[in-house]
Parts: sequence; C-alpha cells; structure tokens
Amino acid sequence: MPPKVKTEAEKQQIRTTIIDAARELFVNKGIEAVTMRSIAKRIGYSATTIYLYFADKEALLRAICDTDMLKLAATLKEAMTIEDPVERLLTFGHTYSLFSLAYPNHYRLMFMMPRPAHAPESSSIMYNNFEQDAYCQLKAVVNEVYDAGLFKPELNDPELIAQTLWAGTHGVCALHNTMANDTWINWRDIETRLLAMRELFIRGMLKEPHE
Amino acid sequence: MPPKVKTEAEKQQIRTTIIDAARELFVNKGIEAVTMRSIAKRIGYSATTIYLYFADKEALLRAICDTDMLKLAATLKEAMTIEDPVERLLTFGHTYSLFSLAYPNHYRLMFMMPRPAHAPESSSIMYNNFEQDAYCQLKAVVNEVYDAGLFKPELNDPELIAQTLWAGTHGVCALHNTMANDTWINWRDIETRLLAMRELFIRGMLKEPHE
DNA sequence: ATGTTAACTTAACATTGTTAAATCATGCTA
DNA sequence: TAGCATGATTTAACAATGTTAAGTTAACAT
Repeated sequence: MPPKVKTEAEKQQIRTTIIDAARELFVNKGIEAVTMRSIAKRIGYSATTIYLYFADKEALLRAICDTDMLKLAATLKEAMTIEDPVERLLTFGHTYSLFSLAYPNHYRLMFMMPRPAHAPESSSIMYNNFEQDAYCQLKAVVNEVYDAGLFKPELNDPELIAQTLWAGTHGVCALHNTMANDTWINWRDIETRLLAMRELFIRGMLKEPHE
Repeated sequence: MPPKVKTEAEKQQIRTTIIDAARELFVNKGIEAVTMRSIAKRIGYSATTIYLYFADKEALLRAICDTDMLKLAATLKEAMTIEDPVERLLTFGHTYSLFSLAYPNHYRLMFMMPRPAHAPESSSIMYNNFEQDAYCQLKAVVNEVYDAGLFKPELNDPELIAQTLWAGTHGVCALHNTMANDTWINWRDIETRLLAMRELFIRGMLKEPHE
C-alpha cells in the first residue's frame, strides 16, 4: 500500500527512522543482530525498502556511525564549559571515556571496526569543524594548554600530544570494551584504570606542580 | 576417498593444517575471507570435514587466536634477553607493537574483537604461565622494575601499572589498526606515535633521571 | 566374505545481503 | 471521468554463508 509522492523532508524522516531502528537493535543485541530484515520488521517496511534510502548495509552503518560521531561531539562540547584549560582537557578525556562506557556498541562501531576508506563527501559530518568533529575539539583544547605553556617543554608538537592523549584513553576504553569479561586478566576497576591513565598524563605531560 | 583409522597424532596434524589454511586466508584477505568453504578448498577437503575437527567456526577462530597468542608470547620471550629491567620493559612494549604492526589481522582477532566469554579449559593456552601468556610476562617485567624501586613512588600497584602500560600501547596500535587509512586525521608517523607513548611512560612512570 | 565403523562427501536448510520483476495507489492529462 | 505514467513499495529470487542430516567409501575385525 504505497501512498505517494514523498517530499524530500519525508524521505529524510524515513532515513532517520531506519537509522534509529538499526541503532536500537544494535545497542541492545549487538551488531550481529542488525540485519536488513530485522530492521525492516521493526519499522513495518519490507527489507528491500531500505535500499531505496541507503545504497547498501555498509552505507547504513556509516550513517549510524556519523550520527554517533555527531552525538559524541555534542556531548563533549557541552562538557567543555570549564574555565581552566588543563581541567577542561582532563574533563574532556573523562567525558569521552564515559561515552565509551555508556555506549559500548556504538564505540566499537566508531573506533574499533575497520572502515573501508570512505570519501569525506559521503559522510554527513563536517570534519575539522569544531561543532561536529570531536578530534577537532580535542586539538583545540590541547592547543590552549599548549599556548598557555602548561605542557612540559620537551613536548613541542600539539597534534602529536593530542594523538597520544587519544591513544592512551582509547587504549583503556577499547581494552575494556573487548576484554572486560575475560577472567584471564585480573582487571582493576575500570574507574581505577581510567584514573591511572589520567595521572600518567598529568605526571608525564604537564609541567610540574599540578594537582 | 577416505583412507582409514587416523591416529590421534594424525588428527592433530589435520587440525593444524586447517588452522594454518584459515590463518593464511585470514592474513592475506582479511577475516571476512575466512569461510568454511574457502578453507576447505584450500586444503582439498570438503567444508563439512572441518566440523569433524572443530565444533563450529567460533571454535576454529578461537583456535587461531590461541595459536597467535602463543606466537606472541614466544616472540616476546625471545626479545627478553636484555639485562637492564627498565630497558627490557621498554623493549617489551616495542616488540609488542611491532607484532601488532606486522600482523594487523591477527592483532584484531586477538585483542580487538569481542570474544564470547570462553571457559579457560576450552583454550589450549595455559594462562598465568610465563611461557605461554604474554600478559604474565608483562607482569613479570613490571614486577622486576617495581622491586628495583625504579617506578615513581606514587605508583604502588604493579598490576595496575601493567594494565596502564598495556592500555597505552594498545591504544596506539589499535587506533592505527583501525584508522590508519582515515584521511580525516592528520596522523603522525606510527613510529613517532609509538615513541611519544614510550616517552610518556618514561616521564610519567619512571623515577627521574632516566635517559 | 561380510559386516561394522571411521572418514569423508553430497544434499539440503535456514539465514544473510542484494537485485529484478511485479504491484499498487496516487495525481496528472486527455 | 477514464486512463495512464510514475513513484513507493513488496514479492520473488539469487548467491553466499554456517551448519546438519543423510549418504558413500574404504579399511579393518571376525
């Protein structure tokens, strides 16, 4: 029963309906539960309808990923109200970690799964845009701390600093994401591990007397 | 044409033949190329034969994973000839990183993919065994540095130190594994990033005058 | 010689992503 | 108002996957 002539806005609406359904499946039952047919059933459409709005499953997943990237960027931006740049940087990392803990499946999709090299145009995100790009925000905060001369003097490449901070935080989050249930390792609490990484940053990157 | 009555050793031989074939596919064409049928074709068997040696694909993947864990542990152990414990710890991390760069697919399988909580018995690895368990080796090296009193005094939990070191190194390796081809980020060289993490460890964890 | 059984294959099923061919309702046009 | 073109959707179908059930074949024991 196909009613007719959809405006561009209605089409966009359906697109987001599809994305939301996929995300819901995804967040509850993991990524392997996201099948075209299960999404379709959830929104009362036929599986093939999805192909009218997304080229293929890969494109759909990328769309979910973009949505989450935006959400992460928005979450981070909101938390960036703190005055002191160092404190802001540390809070930035903490907020990022909380996001990864709250949405492990999304985090996996965003940062732990191999992505076929996608053209930037195919994405809805404006990269290098402060509002939409979390990495761009990180760079900005790092730059402020750098310009204030608060990093140790031997650290002279802000972009490298940002990438190291990201890597350290990602390491804790990603290992937790993958191996939290592995009894093989006698894991310390995730909060403890995050704090340890944070203190490593403080001791290893910031000029001496801090906290 | 089934010749008959295989000794237990012959069966084990076939098991490793299957694993090797799967690994080869896997290492060249990525994990999605590892299908039961493609493995079978490669070794001249029928796909269903694999099920005589492995319960299912999951079990086969876990077997590959175990093999690689052992290989990693062996590689690390071999590199552990250095006298000075601090130098040994740093080399340990470097060797680990080189492994992750040399075998990105294996690394992904081992440490970046969600594993259904597996009973330790189902694995061929002896965990907490120095020879076979890389994490156990890491703990040992960390403990030596700790016992020599070379960590900063505020660091008083060797296991937490080990987990932080692992997380930091894993972060660099894992991000590289997933996002190396992403033009979105202006990545520094992977060697540069590894070095930056290493120096972060040195500055943030070791007692002052080192290197 | 014959039958049991281990080793293996073929056939088949359900599920996946995906495409080609229909269906069906709406709105335009004659 | 009749009909037709077109866009929205579905049904049918295909190829590939993991997996199981039912054969098939050859070696050994008796």
